[in-house]
Amino acid sequence: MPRQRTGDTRARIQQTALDLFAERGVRQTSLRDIAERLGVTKPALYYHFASREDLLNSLVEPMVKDFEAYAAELRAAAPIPPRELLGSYFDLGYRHRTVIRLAIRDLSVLQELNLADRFIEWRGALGELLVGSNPSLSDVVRCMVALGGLSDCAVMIDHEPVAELREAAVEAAYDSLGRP
Amino acid sequence: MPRQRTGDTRARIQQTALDLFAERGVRQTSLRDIAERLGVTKPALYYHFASREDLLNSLVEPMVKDFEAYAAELRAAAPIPPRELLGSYFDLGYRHRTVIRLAIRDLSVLQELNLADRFIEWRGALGELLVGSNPSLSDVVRCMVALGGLSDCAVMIDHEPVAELREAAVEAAYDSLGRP
DNA sequence: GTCTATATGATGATAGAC
DNA sequence: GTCTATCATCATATAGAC
Repeated sequence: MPRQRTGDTRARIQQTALDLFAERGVRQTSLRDIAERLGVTKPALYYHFASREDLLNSLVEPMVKDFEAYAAELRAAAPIPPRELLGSYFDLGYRHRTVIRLAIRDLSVLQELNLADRFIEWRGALGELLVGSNPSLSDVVRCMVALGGLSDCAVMIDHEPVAELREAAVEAAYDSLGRP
Repeated sequence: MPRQRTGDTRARIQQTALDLFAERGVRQTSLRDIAERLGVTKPALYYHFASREDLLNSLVEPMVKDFEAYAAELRAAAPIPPRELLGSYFDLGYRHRTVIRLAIRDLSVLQELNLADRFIEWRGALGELLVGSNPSLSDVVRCMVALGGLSDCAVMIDHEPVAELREAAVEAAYDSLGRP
């Protein structure tokens, strides 16, 4: 039987790229690698994507859109109970854990796509909702431990039931905030 | 006056490499870049280092040695009060924050130098000292938040007095362990 | 939409003169 | 110890046939 109906080559390229990026890293994966595994030639990729960066961007775009929507939503809904805020941040990270893993593994990807600044901005906005503006050093540290730890758990711990993982991570993050 | 007495070219290569690696990442820095900034040619580098990887290794070696000594010391000294353990782990990370930043920025460096497995092993040994063997999911999560958060603070937060940073980080990490 | 063939440039590494 | 000159290999990207 035929592989697929026409029109899905673009999606198959994206999936193959994502697989390879996850296996060996973004920088370590060439267009040749992607084309070979998919069973096409390099120029075929260029029919579907203007450049290597265009392909990479198409993989990261959904996450960026989602993060931006999340940040806007939070700004509108404040104030939010800390546990709720931490939980929704876990969910966000968990939803995009595949792409985030790529970005963590090769942070230059973030730089090249001009995402580093936006990430810092997002984190800053979240931190402000957690410990207010004008945070002390202790506040900054607790924010870093809580939000960093939350991301780590959502992204790095695999093969565990999500609900339990989420509950445990939110609890640890909340405790790290040191509320009485 | 002459730049330096003879015999320090090797060290100057290392310093230049470290600077460039920190500025733009390991993978994004070529031997050409290093040679150019130092004002020598590429073959000159090869007189002092057998290969690019040899140069990179020479930069990472002190950290590896120190981590291994630390792990051995802990195994011998157990049991250790949690705060003390967390504090010494902060110190370790802080001592080598420059090199750790490089490794975090491009995790493939760890893989190539076969350091990833050792890092996981070190972390595992530390975790065992914190929450025992046979940890629950909650224990695993709390370990990840505490130790990950400590490293993040030691490595990523700059321009802050170390003593205060250390105290705040240890406190947040300890709280994340959820001890009553 | 996919191919063959190729342009162009960067990389790590080496040979051999001085 | 450092140089000039060069190599093989890889990368992204394009031109044009089918």
